[in-house]
Amino acid sequence: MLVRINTAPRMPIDGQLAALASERMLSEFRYRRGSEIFGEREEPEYVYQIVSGAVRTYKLLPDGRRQINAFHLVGDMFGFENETTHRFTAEAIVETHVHLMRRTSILEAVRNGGAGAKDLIKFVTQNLQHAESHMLLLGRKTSLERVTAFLLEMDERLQHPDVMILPMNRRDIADYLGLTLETVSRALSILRDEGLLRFDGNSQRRLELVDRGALAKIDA
Amino acid sequence: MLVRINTAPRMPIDGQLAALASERMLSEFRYRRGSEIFGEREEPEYVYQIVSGAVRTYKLLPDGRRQINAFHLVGDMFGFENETTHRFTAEAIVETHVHLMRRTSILEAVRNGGAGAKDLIKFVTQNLQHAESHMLLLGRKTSLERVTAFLLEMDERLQHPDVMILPMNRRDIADYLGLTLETVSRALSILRDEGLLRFDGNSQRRLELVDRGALAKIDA
DNA sequence: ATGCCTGTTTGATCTCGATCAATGGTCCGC
DNA sequence: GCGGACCATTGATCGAGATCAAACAGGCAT
Repeated sequence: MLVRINTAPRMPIDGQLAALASERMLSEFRYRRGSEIFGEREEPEYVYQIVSGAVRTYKLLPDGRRQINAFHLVGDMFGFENETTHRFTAEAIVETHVHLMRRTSILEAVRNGGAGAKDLIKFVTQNLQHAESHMLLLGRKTSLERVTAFLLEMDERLQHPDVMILPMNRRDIADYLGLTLETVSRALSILRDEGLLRFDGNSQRRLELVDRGALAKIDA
Repeated sequence: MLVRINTAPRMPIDGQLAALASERMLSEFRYRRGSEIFGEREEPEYVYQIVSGAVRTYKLLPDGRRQINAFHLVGDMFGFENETTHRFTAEAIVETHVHLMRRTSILEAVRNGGAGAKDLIKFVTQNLQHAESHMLLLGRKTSLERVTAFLLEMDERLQHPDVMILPMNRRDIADYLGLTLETVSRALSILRDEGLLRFDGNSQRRLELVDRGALAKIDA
């Protein structure tokens, strides 16, 4: 029997910004695990599309508290700015290959009208939509609901693989969900003990959602 | 001596979507205190600009927990959707007058290129920017930091009036900040006791920021 | 294999904000 | 004026999640 896992196909990218991406591609670039792609307050030069790997974008408070806005997976675009500075930092979670586009060429495409503007509005709107539901999660959900919502979000974005391989560690998940890593770990253990998910073999990053229906009921 | 309070000038609106707003205006509409302007999952027909009053937009969980995404004040636009359903509910906090534009005429303006698309991208990006900093607040700030951030946000949006009149009650503030109304009240009392703000006269909704510098230091 | 580093789980305890509860104020219309 | 529906503050207690702490992997270089 074939077991589908979320090993990313390296090439065929079904872009969110297809009309923009196809033509204006510049080159491919590689980032090491943990390395910074761009920093908060830096001047934006490129827009990025992930060919392989995974990226976290986050904001920091002066004392080091971190909030991860979003995880970006294969095919996702990120880094677009309308203003002259980046609003957050982007880091490669694992070794990551990206395609670059010049920001100015995107802006030019908008100026010229056509599909570019519409695509870009759609892209920004999707980000906004994600942010809005994440505010509901951060403001009003319990820790178990948050972790469940995270699992279901990843499951969907990875197209419901039999075995889900998470690129990020527990601290990343915690900083995405507004929790501590211990609380994330405890929530996962509860879901495991209740038979809703299984840790797969040796690695705690590989997991299998056994009962998606029950998980969906927990996520209010 | 003249005391500036944030009584809104009724007419001159310095719109975020000026290029779109000017031409396509349909008519003015009035909403009673507490009444719904549109509901989550409804089909979007109009985009709104506030002439006077204030609006809250929020999402609900099935059990009634509420997260307010944003407060909209005089001059603000809200209600634009790229999709075929609204992503949240909008309610008038106090008696509110709005200008309506047909959503379709906005979309048409985008299709025709020109300033419309650029304005719309800017509008959605500003919303996204606000959502991103609000995620940091909801995920990682303490209750005192949240309330302080709220006061400074309102202060700035009302252009630093001597006396700030808040249209929303403590529960609204709490649901915006991911807290309970009691915690909001306690935080305000702390700031009052430390001399950073004053409640003005009879109403607890009228307040004066005495030491904006100290407040800015609290908001990490 | 050995040793080190990073990551994860689990347990014990603490604390901030939630919950439960009571009181008083404000703004209404009558 | 008075009654009643909010609305806000404050106090007492509770509890979910944070913090502190320990043990135990797994991965990787040597």
